[in-house]
Amino acid sequence: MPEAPEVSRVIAYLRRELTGHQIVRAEITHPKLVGNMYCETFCTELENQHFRRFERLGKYLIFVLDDYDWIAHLRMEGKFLIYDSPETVDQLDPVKDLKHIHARFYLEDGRVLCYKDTRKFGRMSLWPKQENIYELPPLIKIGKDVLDPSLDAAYLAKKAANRKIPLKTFLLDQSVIAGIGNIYADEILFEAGLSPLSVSCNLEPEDFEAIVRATRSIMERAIEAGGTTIRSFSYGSNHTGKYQNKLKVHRKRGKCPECGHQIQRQKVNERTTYFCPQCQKEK
DNA sequence: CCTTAGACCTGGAGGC
DNA sequence: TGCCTCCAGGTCTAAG
Repeated sequence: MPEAPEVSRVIAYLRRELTGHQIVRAEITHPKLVGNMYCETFCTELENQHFRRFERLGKYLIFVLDDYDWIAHLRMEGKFLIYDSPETVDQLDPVKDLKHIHARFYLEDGRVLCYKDTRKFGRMSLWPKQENIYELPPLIKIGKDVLDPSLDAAYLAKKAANRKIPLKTFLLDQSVIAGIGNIYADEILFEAGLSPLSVSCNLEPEDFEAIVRATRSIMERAIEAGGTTIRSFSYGSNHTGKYQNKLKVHRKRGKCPECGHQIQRQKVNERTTYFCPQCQKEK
């Protein structure tokens, strides 16, 4: 499901709803959900912890508690949902909803934070608190966040040096820029006028400038629109994003909105990629 | 280094 | 209605 704009939306929602609240009890029914300890331990350690702060790095969610940093990654379909009471959760549709709720966190005010994930790809883990979130083990290799003001052309040029991978693959590499996924990679490359098939180390400084500009502009507009809902992204009680209406190439089968040339669709490193071969220069 | 295929999972869409 | 294939906002691993 989520790239940086969608995760950003989820974080804002959780921050608004949960800051200062306390977990009284936790239950996990899908053991593989927790990556770095037994889920029984995970649940016990969460008892009595308060939500202090909510942060995002790339596609990762970081919940800062009293004694721990709780890190979650939603992968394709993970969702955090908040219900008024345990009874409300029990009354959900057993096949459509309950079946896919793999964790429940009961709060001191009676509400329940649920983690739902149809495909069970998402993961979470708990770590002793770190002053600098980049030092948390799952985040050590993560590159600069899409919205990091220090993300600039020089940084990208350095990362791209000698790398013969396609430009799209470079943009999807989370150790370079954190937060870009398949949808926004296509949109950023279209905006920057660069082909996803360009060889990363062939780019000129001005191309990296264009990528930085396009990344900022697409990300800011997508966050403004509340993210993109193509199939399953929603947060809270079915709030959806609006950026899908603004996509220019991703999932488009017709003509380029700029030049009218047929949009091309092909796999780049196993990810379906859409681009305009006329507007987007191959370097 | 780089690329590819496969694994992890489930369900929706479209073809017949 | 059923069956089949393909597809999906992600990441990790093994193999060539």
